[in-house]
Amino acid sequence: MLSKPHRLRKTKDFLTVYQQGRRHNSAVLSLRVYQRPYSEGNIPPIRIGISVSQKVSKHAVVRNRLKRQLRAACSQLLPQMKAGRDIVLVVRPTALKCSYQQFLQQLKQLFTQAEILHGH
RNA sequence: AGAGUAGGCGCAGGUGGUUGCAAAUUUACCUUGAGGUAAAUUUGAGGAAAGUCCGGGCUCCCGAAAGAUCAGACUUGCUGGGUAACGCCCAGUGCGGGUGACCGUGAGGAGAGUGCCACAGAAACAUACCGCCGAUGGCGUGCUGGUCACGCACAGGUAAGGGUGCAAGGGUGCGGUAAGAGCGCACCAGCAACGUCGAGAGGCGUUGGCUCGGUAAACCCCGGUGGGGAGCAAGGCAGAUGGAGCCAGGUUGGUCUUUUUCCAGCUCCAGCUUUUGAGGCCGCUUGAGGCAUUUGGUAACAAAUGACCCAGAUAGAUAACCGCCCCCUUGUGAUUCGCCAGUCUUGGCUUUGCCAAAACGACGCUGACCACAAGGAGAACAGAACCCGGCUUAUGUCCUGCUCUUUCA
RNA sequence: GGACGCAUAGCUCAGUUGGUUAGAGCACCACGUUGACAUCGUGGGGGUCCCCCGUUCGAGUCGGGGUGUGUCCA
Repeated sequence: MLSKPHRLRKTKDFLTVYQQGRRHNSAVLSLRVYQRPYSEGNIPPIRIGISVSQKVSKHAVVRNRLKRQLRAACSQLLPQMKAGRDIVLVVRPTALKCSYQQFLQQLKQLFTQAEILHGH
């Protein structure tokens, strides 16, 4: 579970990311990144939101499990990530068959594409 | 062994490691304060949390004074009990199903009224199509001239038989009759009255007149309940925003030389996305609470006593990943038990043999058990969202009682 | 979270108090018309009335349960 400052919580924030963020897609996930404006020397922390619609699965148990696995994968990658971004992960129905290792791999690939990780 | 049936105040993986989340409490530090940070401890989904099908608590609105009766509306429907209440639960009755354990039951009234019962059929609350009869009356013929015989099927009688249909108006049998008919009788079904048993639904018995179609998950009648509606996205508080009103008092502060004006002020209303925000705080978890013991009750359940506090999230916590145990399948090995050709001892008898008991037991079988290896599944259904009591639906596994069938003793 | 509605032919919809073979338009097929196509005319095929259980002689319709799908509430 991510700690509170790293969670994206408000509907307004989600809308901002959807409307103004850049998109990166893969087979199982859709990533949107929004660079928040900030003053020099006061960089806000990165915030991550995960969206799983009812189209993915009708059962809340399955949706919650997907969100928990993705959160765990994100928290593992969190120390390598640049601050000041808002990220929304949209889960696609193909994600139902993925394991934790596959999620981790997909996230690394997407974050590299979006140039969020340090050292790239 | 197989098949089935009922119940459970049965369980809902365990354990170790790494990385993490939420709440409460305590301690420390920071902060004017609200609060924040860190550490430790404790706690952290369900039997259905689900469907939202019922019943409540709680909150607001309308309305009224809610006590009684009537009308309307709503709801319910065998009996008795339980419950805060229920359409729920328990115990029983009737009916239906099953070989049985047992199961199902929307089970008041069609003998208050209205409607409907298509097609078929003559007729679906009132009837004669075919058929049967034609005793009685009518017409004709005959001669024995009658209380006659024969014929006709005109009046008429008839629900036995045929045919139609889900259904034709109690059923079967005997008598009876012109033919028939509860017309008479016996048994059965059903109805009513009486007696008796039962708290009651009803059970049993006797007698009676002989009999009445189905449908109320059609309208309805009878009985029963009791203001209506919305729902925690109810509703309340604070805050910033907009609009309207008040300048009574005061002239405090800012703008200004002064006055006027405007903004802060107070009241009301609206509504809350673009720098706290499609929501901050409360409601929000102590409750018809669960647990243990005893007592009452066939049971549902109730009472008393004791100790207990047991989720409160809000893009939504209670977890993610990796091992081991446990479970299943396959293979290998091992020897302990089991089965088996047979050997031997004892005993009995119908004595070249048979039977019974005990011991040993090759080659094997793999049945149980053990070890190792490989593979599979990580449990099934499923995630609290104001809270309780039920119902319904989904679902893995364990235990117990009972029934039927087959085989062996 | 809560409150409601809908499901009938490939598509859009009717279906009366339960009644006999469930209809309409578009689409599809065949034939006619045309040199050919379109239009037009005639005829035809196509239905798990979303699923299960019940009431009834008889259910698209009535009662109960389930599934799918959509709308509204700050």
